[in-house]
Amino acid sequence: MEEGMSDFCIQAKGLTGDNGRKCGRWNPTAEQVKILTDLFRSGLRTPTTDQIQKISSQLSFYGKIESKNVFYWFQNHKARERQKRRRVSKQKSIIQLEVPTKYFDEISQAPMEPDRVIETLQLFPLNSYNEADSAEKLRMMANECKENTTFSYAMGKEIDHPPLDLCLSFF
Amino acid sequence: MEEGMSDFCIQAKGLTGDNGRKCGRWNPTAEQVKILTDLFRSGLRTPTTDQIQKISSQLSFYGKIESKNVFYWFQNHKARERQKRRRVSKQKSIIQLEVPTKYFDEISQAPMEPDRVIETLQLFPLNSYNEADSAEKLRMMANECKENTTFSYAMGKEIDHPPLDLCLSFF
DNA sequence: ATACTATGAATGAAAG
DNA sequence: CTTTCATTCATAGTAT
Repeated sequence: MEEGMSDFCIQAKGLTGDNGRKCGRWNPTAEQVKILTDLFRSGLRTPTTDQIQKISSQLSFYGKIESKNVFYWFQNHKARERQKRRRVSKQKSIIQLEVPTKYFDEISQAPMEPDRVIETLQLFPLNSYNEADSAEKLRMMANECKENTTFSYAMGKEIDHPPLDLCLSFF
Repeated sequence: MEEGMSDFCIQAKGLTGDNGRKCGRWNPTAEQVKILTDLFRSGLRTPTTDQIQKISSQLSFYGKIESKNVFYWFQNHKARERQKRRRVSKQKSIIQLEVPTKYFDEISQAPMEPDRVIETLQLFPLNSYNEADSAEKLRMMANECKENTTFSYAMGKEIDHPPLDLCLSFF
């Protein structure tokens, strides 16, 4: 029964750009979020423990992060996308009969791509990607490489660091 | 280095002229707030998705509103009440050391009804309410009416519109 | 203008 | 997985 009010840790979140980010919980950096989002958009929904480990490891380059953060991130992101969709779906309003084009759901300012939940999507390194220009070929490769699937990710050029490669091994 | 970037309200606004102007966030009308507050005081704390849908739908009569607004409203209202209560109780605990129990109430100046968090409270029309004068009976009725629980609400006379009835159907 | 306040919105963490 | 809690960010409204 401890509601540990936690610490004070005044966060001077000013517009000055000087962010002495909060201490208590994980504060993802823009890069971390971008990568995670990218992986998500690529179809990753429920990463395995190994994947989480790898991702976390890679993202630690951009700032402090733990495995559980990655775990929670995907869990939350997935849940909220569903929740959002669910909430938007049944818009059987009774009263809005007279307002034909009034409701564009602001809830989703994002295109909200279809439900292509590819649990185990694979992105191969570019060099080997050339060989696979068809989905079928890709699938074949995926089969071959079952024990070492790679999520390849290239960061924007603005940041001065080597491109990121997430090598996620499945067993 | 755009840290404070708020990734919402990126609504398409400029293109169609600036008549949009209101793109930001939902600002509830007085009627909407009153109804929501009433539902809250009635014991509603965490409406289900269906309830949210219905409430939102009904409230849209008084102005633009979405499901998520209702969701957030209850979320925030509950959280802030709890937060307030927590602060008060903490004060109490400090003073408790030397002040007899009978004086506690003076310390909490807020009305703040007890923790009767009736997750699924039902308000029946007065006529049928007479029959149910016990909590048990009420519960039985609730069971019977499982597919059509009614939150009955009558607006103040100031506004020129019919009384509002929130019919929340459970399935 | 500037500071403050109330509150809508978002999300990390965790409970169920 | 779904739902809830807590804490924080952002901003409209308002007071100073």
